[in-house]
Amino acid sequence: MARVGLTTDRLVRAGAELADEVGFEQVTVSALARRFDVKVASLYSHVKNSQDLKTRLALLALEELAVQAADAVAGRSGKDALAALGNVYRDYAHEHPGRYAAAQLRLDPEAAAASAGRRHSGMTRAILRGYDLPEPDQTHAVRLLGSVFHGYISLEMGGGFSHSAPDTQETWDRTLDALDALLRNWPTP
Amino acid sequence: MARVGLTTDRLVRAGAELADEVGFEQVTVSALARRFDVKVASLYSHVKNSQDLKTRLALLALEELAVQAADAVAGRSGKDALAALGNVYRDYAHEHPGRYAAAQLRLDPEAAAASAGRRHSGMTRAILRGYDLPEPDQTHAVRLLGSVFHGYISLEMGGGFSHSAPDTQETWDRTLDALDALLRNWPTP
DNA sequence: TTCATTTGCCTACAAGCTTTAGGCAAATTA
DNA sequence: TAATTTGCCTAAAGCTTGTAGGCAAATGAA
Repeated sequence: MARVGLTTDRLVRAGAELADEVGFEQVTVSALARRFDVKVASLYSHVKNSQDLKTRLALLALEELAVQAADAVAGRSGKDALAALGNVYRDYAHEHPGRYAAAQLRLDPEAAAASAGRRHSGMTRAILRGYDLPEPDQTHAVRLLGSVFHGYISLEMGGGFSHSAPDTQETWDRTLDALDALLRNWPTP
Repeated sequence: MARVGLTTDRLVRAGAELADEVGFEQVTVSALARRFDVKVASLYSHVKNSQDLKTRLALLALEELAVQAADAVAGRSGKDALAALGNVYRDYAHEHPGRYAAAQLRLDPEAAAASAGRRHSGMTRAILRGYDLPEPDQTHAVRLLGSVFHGYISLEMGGGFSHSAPDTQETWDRTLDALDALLRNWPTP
């Protein structure tokens, strides 16, 4: 019996490619086995179950995103940094739709703690240093930025904008302008 | 053989309840059949297939949301209207998480055209009348509001905010303040 | 080299979900 | 009351998840 050389890591990476090709929802243990031309049961030595596989995909995507985000933000500040961070998320979603979808998977507390999630909010918070918000507002602003980035990308990818002019790049640029203006002019009650 | 009185409509309404109880992802033709104490195949006379069932759930949720949104926005303007609309979406998501998730389902063009989707963007646009934006910007603002509402609710429900103070109601209120301020002070390049 | 152990992939099987085909009986209509 | 329609059924095939147990290839020791 020829051995293919399966490892958890190879499975996860192949799963990520599969997700980008056919969608995160379509990533199944079966489909992954087919891709390696191997029987399904063989995968269960490397991955606990289907949920485990999906969680690993989510962690991979969050990690890749965090690396790219850190790189993009480094050496920038203010609107420059804001746009760079937003573009990382948006570009990643366009280039790796399946992985991006994986990153939205709801993680159990343990996985969430081990994820790059904290680094993501940390980077958003770092950007806000350039806007000088008082502390309680900083958290609100972090959440708002997260909401806009995630919401925009989610609607854009889901086709929510696709049936009306003008094109989405224009709106994206204006969204970044608007966020910058909002942060420079942050309302305090 | 006793007849239970299945109809497409009853199935969809029961499916909506099921979605709210166990999650939209867990709504299956099988689970629905169990709920009516009926064999699975019996449902296929009323619903084309699993995808058809989910699409109908999405349309139901979009319709319910549109009705509530129209009611909330009627007679209000400015920040009042903005907050009312946002609260409709957020409250609906909290009260009917499964239906809200259904409303996010990606619809094929035909279903999308038959959905209440257009009414939703129409209501957002109506609110913007109170802020007096020039036309190209209005569309950008509609998309931005959609992004914030959807993104915020999605992150809040997904637990994205749950591991940090302060509580989410506070952030939500400040988010509405921020959007109002942004629209009153809309940046034009 | 040879033998023992570990490891990787296999077969077999159970159970759940989806979907189609065809049938009988209840409800509806004439 | 008879004819027709409609509603729910049984049967069956195909796909996915997951578990248990087995054989052979790789690894490492004598």
